[in-house]
Amino acid sequence: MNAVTHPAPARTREKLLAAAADVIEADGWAAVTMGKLAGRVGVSRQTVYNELGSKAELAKALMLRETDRFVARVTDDVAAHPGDPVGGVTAAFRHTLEAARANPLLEIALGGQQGGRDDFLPLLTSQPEAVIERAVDAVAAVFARRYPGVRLTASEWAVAVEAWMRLLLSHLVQPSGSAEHAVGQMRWVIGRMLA
Amino acid sequence: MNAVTHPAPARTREKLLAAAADVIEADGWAAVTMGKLAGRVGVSRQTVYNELGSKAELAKALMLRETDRFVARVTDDVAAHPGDPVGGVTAAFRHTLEAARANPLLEIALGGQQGGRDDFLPLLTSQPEAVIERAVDAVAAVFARRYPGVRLTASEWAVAVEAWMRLLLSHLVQPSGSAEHAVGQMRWVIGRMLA
DNA sequence: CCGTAGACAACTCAGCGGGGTTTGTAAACG
DNA sequence: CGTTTACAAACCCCGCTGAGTTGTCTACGG
Repeated sequence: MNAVTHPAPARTREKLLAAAADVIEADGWAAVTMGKLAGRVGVSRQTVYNELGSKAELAKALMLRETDRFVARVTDDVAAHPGDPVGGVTAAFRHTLEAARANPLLEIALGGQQGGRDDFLPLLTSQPEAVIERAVDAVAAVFARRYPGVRLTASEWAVAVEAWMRLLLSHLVQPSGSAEHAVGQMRWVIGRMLA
Repeated sequence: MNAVTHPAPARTREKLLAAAADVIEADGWAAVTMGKLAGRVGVSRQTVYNELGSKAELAKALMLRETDRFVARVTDDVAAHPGDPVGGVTAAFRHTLEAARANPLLEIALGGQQGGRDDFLPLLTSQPEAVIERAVDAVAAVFARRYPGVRLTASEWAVAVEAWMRLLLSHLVQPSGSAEHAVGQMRWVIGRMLA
């Protein structure tokens, strides 16, 4: 059935990342230990270190994984609203807001609060904004490519997306009203800015 | 010169608040004790309790004091830019951003990070957004009154101001680039939204 | 070879008193 | 009225301990 090659060449790494995401979703980052990941995936603890290097590198890998998914989701949302910049951008951010509320990892990945209950960020304090900056640039590029009708330069798109992202993060950190209210505000702001 | 009434009827309260602000600016909220305030103002500790009630109420009073000053500053900035909504609003927020950077109390009052070095917020966690909401409404009213040329309804002004406020807080909590960058972004966003 | 198992020092972190300070209240004193 | 003094309860910092983890190394085995 399978190729004759070793059963888990580099696929083990993905299983480990998935296991880590599971543990985080269930019990938070504090509950993630290299030994637990090894047990869940069925490898030795040493193998985990061989694959991931260290716990800090695991955190970084999870960041990249999550931001990639975030950008992919935005790309899908935009593709679902061709020729409708306000609708597409709004859908993307609403979708992200809802996803982030359900997924603590994404909330953290996007730069949520620093002193949360987990000491996740302390590991990433090295370059907390680099992740966001990458995501902002990627999303801005998606918007610019899909909505050429909106007459914004590349740097203007970047400024706008960063502002929207900050607004979104603000709603994650401080959910003043209902999610309804947050989405409504974002829709209005996006509408005004793209008018 | 003065009325013959008692030398410090309710003026003691203001001196106490000022003393508290001084201590906070110098050594942070943790260094604020009722006894220290009493010593600085020259009254007994019991009088401090009579005037302020409790330390939590002191915190609340400081919040109100600071947000009032914030609104007053915005009002001044707006008055300095008659007939120029974008200029006035931008100046107000730039001014606030700079003031907040220099004044830790304002930074906290506007809803800065939770797990700062001080346990100031833990006391206010009761209603963290009520303060902001009041400030947003007040500022929105100022804008609406001074810039009737901008065709926004009262609730639209409120939405816009809340968004700008969240953007400003975001820059306080996570000063990605330089203050220049933050101000530039805010100017651009405000310009687009008021166009 | 590649992964496993076991051992290891260094580190982190919750739990635990103890001591000092502070809060908040209540009395008695000008 | 405001000031003292007193006092219980709460809080916070400190040093300590013990369990759990990290990261590395070495020996073992298919």
